[in-house]
Amino acid sequence: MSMASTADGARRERVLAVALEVFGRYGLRKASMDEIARSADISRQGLYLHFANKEALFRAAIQQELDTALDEATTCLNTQGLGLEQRIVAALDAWLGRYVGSMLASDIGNLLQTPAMQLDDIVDPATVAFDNALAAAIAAAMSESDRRRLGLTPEEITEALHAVTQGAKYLSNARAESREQFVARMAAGVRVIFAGFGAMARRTP
Amino acid sequence: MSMASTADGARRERVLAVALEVFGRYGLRKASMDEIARSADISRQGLYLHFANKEALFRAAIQQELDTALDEATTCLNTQGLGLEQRIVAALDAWLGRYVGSMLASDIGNLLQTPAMQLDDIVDPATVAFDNALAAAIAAAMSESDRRRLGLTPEEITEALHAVTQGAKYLSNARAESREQFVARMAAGVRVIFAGFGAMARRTP
DNA sequence: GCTTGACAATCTTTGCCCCAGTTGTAAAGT
DNA sequence: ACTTTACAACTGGGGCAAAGATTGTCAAGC
Repeated sequence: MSMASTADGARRERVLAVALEVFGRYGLRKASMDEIARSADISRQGLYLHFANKEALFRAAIQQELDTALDEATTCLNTQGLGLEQRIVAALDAWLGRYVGSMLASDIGNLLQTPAMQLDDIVDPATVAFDNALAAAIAAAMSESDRRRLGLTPEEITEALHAVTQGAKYLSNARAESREQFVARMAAGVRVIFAGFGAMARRTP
Repeated sequence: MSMASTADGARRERVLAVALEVFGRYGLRKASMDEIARSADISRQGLYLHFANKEALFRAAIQQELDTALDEATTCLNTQGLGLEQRIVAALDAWLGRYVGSMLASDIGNLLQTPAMQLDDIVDPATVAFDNALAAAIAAAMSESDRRRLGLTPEEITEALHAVTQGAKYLSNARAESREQFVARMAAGVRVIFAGFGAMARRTP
């Protein structure tokens, strides 16, 4: 569905990946176009040939990152033969765990050490898409009797999962833990949530 | 149990409360002893009569805050006639919700806009004490059959509650929500956790 | 289609000095 | 037990100029 598979698309992807890496290390303000170009083994003018300016490059890099993260996460959610809980843990890790413990501090938001530029138009749709995919996966595994017995909607469960994951990420970041520790913490929280859900937690797609 | 009820103890308490308020508004670095003294209606030298220096004053203020927060939270946990879930929501609010949406950014940690001073010796014991109280309240409401059915220890549930609360706080802070919205978000998460726990959620002390 | 070299305009960084504000201490007063 | 007044030492911010880096654009070349 994406043009990522074409030859020049692949080149663009590589450049954007490198750019994101550099932005992640130095922040938007202190990352220079020169550094990015050298890291991507192209000339600085080569960059300007593909991206109008620094801001456009930055936005494109974020965009690509969100796209691939969303791809990975939804793939996790739809993996055949895996129980709901396992799929959700994997998806939450793919979606929010990618940068825990890495040099990229935490949020994309933290990438902007600057006053803040408008990124909502890129971030919000991706966030909504993920939330929907998560809620859909839960809804698919939830029988009518589950719904009545628990008195919960898929959306409420989604929100709770979000909170647990965000909390695990926050705690892991605060204590400078590794991504593994984050996943363990997050998975433990998810397990508690699903503990009372019975067979629903193990339902496969 | 505390010397808070003596006359001079009350005076000290008032000063520390004011000091915390000022520290909260300006941060440790930019809050001046003069401002604190004036806000507390005493002379600057009066302050030095009770506290060796700024750092000592700051630590004492934090200490008092943690003490009263812990007091309130444990009181919530032991309220007679209230179900476990309600008691926990109240306790988590008392313990972590106090500053959400107020001028005090979020954590005590954020109070230090400075390189960071060692506060672990004050904060850690309070944290441990709260965790223990929370786990004890859960354990008391958990029958042996609950434990077997869910396959969870009180400690695991405690950790999950922690993550949910932390996540709710993080999200509420990020979106500049009010304390009410934080409590609602947190309570929703707690409700999801307890949804599958059955009668245990409503057990009273 | 991308590279190198060059350039003006702009934004950052650095160093310096000066001044206002703050800390911690002291003495004398009530 | 606390206040007022006073003071030396230090810190941090504001202003400002010089030096350096960065951005965005252009032209020539392969």
